[in-house]
Amino acid sequence: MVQGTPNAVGRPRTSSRAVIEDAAAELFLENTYALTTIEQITQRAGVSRNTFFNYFAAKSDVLWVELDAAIDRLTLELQAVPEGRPALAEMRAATLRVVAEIGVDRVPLALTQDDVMGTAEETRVSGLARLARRSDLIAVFLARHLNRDPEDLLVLSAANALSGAISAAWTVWARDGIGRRPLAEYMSEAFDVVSAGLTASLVE
Amino acid sequence: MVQGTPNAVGRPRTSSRAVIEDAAAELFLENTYALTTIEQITQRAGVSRNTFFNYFAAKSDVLWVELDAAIDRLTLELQAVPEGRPALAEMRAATLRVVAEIGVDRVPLALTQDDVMGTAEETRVSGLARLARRSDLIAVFLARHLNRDPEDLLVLSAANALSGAISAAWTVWARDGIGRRPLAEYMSEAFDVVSAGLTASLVE
DNA sequence: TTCTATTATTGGACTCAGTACAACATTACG
DNA sequence: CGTAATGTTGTACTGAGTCCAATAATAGAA
Repeated sequence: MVQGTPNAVGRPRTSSRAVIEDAAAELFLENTYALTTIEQITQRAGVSRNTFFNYFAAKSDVLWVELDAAIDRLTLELQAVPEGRPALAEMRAATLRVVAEIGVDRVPLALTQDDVMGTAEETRVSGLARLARRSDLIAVFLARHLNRDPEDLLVLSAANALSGAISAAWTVWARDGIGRRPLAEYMSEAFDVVSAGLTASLVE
Repeated sequence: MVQGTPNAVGRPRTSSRAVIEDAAAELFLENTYALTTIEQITQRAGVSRNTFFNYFAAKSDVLWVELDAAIDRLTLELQAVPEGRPALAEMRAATLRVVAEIGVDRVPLALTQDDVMGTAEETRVSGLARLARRSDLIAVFLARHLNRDPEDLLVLSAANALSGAISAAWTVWARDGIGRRPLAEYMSEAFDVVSAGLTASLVE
C-alpha cells in the first residue's frame, strides 16, 4: 500500500499494468469506486485477479497513480538539492518544478471520481496516505537542511503544514473542473498561505 | 468509520463498550494491532463479534477513542465562538482549551502502540482520517469567520496546515514517553510554527 | 536456434474486516 | 404488568488482501 509507482505515466497502453489502469478507470466511472470489485477490473482487463496485485498492493492504489508519480519525482528533486541552500525556497521550487509537468488533463482518478460522484470517505482515506508519505519526505528534507532531527516538533509541524497546503492545492485544482488553471498556480498560492510563518519560525 | 465517539472517556468500565476497549488495548499490546482479530477482542471481552460493531464502525476506531473525543470537543468549542472574532486566535484558544483536559497519561492507543511496536502504516492511515475530519472542521470554522467559501484554496490550505501542525503536536507528545510535558505546550509550539504566516495571509 | 535463468501470470485455498438482517434478550417506563 | 425502545446475538454473506506453488513467457547466452 501507498508505495510509489515510479513513473507509471507514459507507458505502452498494452502492458498489463496499463490495461488494468484503463479498465479500472472505466469501471469506476461507470459504477463508482466502491461498487467496483477487483475481480471486475481484472476481468475487463483480460487478466487474472492475482495479476492486479502484481502491480498494485491495494485497490485504492490505482486511484493515485498520478499523485504517486508526482511524489516520486518530488523525492528525486529534493534529494538533488545541494546542502546549505534555503530550505523553504528550495522546497517550493522543487514542488513547482514537479507540478509544472502536469497537464490540465491529468487529474488523478480519485479526484475526478470525487467530483463526478461523491465517493468521498472511501477514496479520501487512501489519499491521506499520500499526504503522509509527502510529509515524511518533506520532514526529512527540512531536517537535513536545517540540521535538526526529523522528529522535531518544529520540523514535523512545518512538514505537515506544507504537505497539507500542497494537498489543498491538488484538491481545489481538481475540483475546478474543465476551466482549471495550471496546477502550479494553485500550488504557488497554497505555498504563500503557509510559508511566511514557516520562514520566520525555521530560519531563526 | 471515522465517526466521532462522543465523550467515550469517563464511562463505567463495565459497559460493553468499555470492556471491549480494555480487551482491545490488552491484545494490541500483547500481539500487535495487526495480529489481533476482532474475534479475539470480543472473545476476551465476553461479548459477541457483532457487539463490537455496535460500538465501533471499524477495528481501527478503537485506537483513536481519545483523539475522536478531543475532536468532538473541538467541534463544540468552535461552534460556540461568536461571530466577528479573530479567527486564528480563537482557533488556537479553542484547541488549547480542549487539550488542557488531557492528562499526561491519556495517550491515544494508536500512538503508544506505534511507540512500543512500529505498527506504523496500518494504524497511521486510520489516524489520518482524523486529521481530515479536523481539517474539515477547521475549514468550516475559518470560512465562517472570514466570510469565505470553505472550498476556497486559501481556507483549505490554512485548515490543512493547522490540522497538520496539531497532528504533529500529538505525535511528538506521544513519542516523548513518560517524561512528556503537557500536551498543551506542544500544541502551542506547533501553532507558533504556522500561525504567523497564516495571520498575514488570512486577515488582509 | 536451443537451452536456461528470470520474470510475468495464473489457480486455488485461505484469513479477516465489514455488512445485512432477523431473532432474541434486556431495560426503561407508562 | 405490558409494551416499546434499545442492546445483543446468530447466521450467512461479500470482497480485499495474502500465500504459495505451478506454469507460461521472455530475454539472453551459448
